[in-house]
Amino acid sequence: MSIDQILDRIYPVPDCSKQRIKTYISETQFPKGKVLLRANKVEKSIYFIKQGIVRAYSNPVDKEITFWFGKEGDTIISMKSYVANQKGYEDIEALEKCELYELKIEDLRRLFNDDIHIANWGRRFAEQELIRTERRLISRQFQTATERYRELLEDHPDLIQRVQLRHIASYLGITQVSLSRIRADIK
Amino acid sequence: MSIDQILDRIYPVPDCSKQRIKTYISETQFPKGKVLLRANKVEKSIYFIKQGIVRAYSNPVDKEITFWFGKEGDTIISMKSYVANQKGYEDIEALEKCELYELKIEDLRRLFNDDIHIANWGRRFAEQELIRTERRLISRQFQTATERYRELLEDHPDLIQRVQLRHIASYLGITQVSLSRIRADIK
DNA sequence: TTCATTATTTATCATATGTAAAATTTTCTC
DNA sequence: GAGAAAATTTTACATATGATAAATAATGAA
Repeated sequence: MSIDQILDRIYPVPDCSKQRIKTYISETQFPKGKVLLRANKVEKSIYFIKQGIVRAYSNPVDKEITFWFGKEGDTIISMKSYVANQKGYEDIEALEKCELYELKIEDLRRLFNDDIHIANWGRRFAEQELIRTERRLISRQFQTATERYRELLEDHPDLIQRVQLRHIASYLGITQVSLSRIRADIK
Repeated sequence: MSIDQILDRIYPVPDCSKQRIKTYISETQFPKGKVLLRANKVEKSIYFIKQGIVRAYSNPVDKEITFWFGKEGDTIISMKSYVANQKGYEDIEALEKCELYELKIEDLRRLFNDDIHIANWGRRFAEQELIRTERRLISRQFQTATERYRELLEDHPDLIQRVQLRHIASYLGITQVSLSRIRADIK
């Protein structure tokens, strides 16, 4: 996925503002297994995924829980770092070899204060992430694990192929044993 | 809580931009029990809470689930309406008599395109809501109901006094019976 | 291909949480 | 303040999910 596509998908910006953003973007690669973002660290960059898949997880008292997957077009970000300059909750790990676009938060912040189109792009970015996070929260509160597994199958059929089931189980908030039972029932 | 306090708490805006926002804000009141926002409706306004407490709930197949409480200083908003002009998930009901500041989404959108300070205020607003929503999601994924009840007691001790336990139980994702058991254990 | 490692499923059992209904307490109204 | 209504707690029982361990399947390296 090209950087133009990714930026425009969030919110179309006039060409000249887009060029200004792109000035600060560089490409980078990470091998499978590499941890891109660290919990308890103030991260300096955000990344847009050109190619690959990642997962965010947190490690409270040795029970690692996956709570987000990102793939092509998604943004890898420590919200706490980005929004509040504070340490984040999550490690983010590459589950495949990843090609990413990197943008330094510091540079982006300068652009926000300078260019109203970019400020509104940043507003839309936060708003869209908000809607997505809200949907995840609501799905978690209202649906059973079985329903959420079914939905995941529908919305992201590739995920089941690309990601280990133990991560899916963790993401759904159940044990791997339960996920196996669900999968056995569905067949 | 004054409207100046509320706006500044989200993000301090220069006085002249703040005055522009305030031009579009009006005060309004709702009695206890009144439903302020409706699910499956595109809402036209957002509200800042001057005084009172509200809850957001959704009603999937006759099981009403509460998933948010708002009190003084919080913003009552249908995110789907605000962000995407789409029908929202939630009813929002006044649990006490409420005094609110009303702002039409349409007016706010115009200000976003006009004034970079207001655009950045809107960005900060979405970012802060995002951080809060993320925290709720993570608390739901990582903590037991007992832990979350304890946290609620610490963070919002007044809530337990002001809100019925059946709503608290629903919010925690457990039955009222379970919440009773938790409360019995804690004492 | 073969062996070793890792991932997934199955089986068994213990436990926490839900449902339903009754008992108790609190709140509201006259 | 008494009585009615609503809210909360308690009890008894059923069930779904988790933990643990063993069995099977899939993946990867030599």
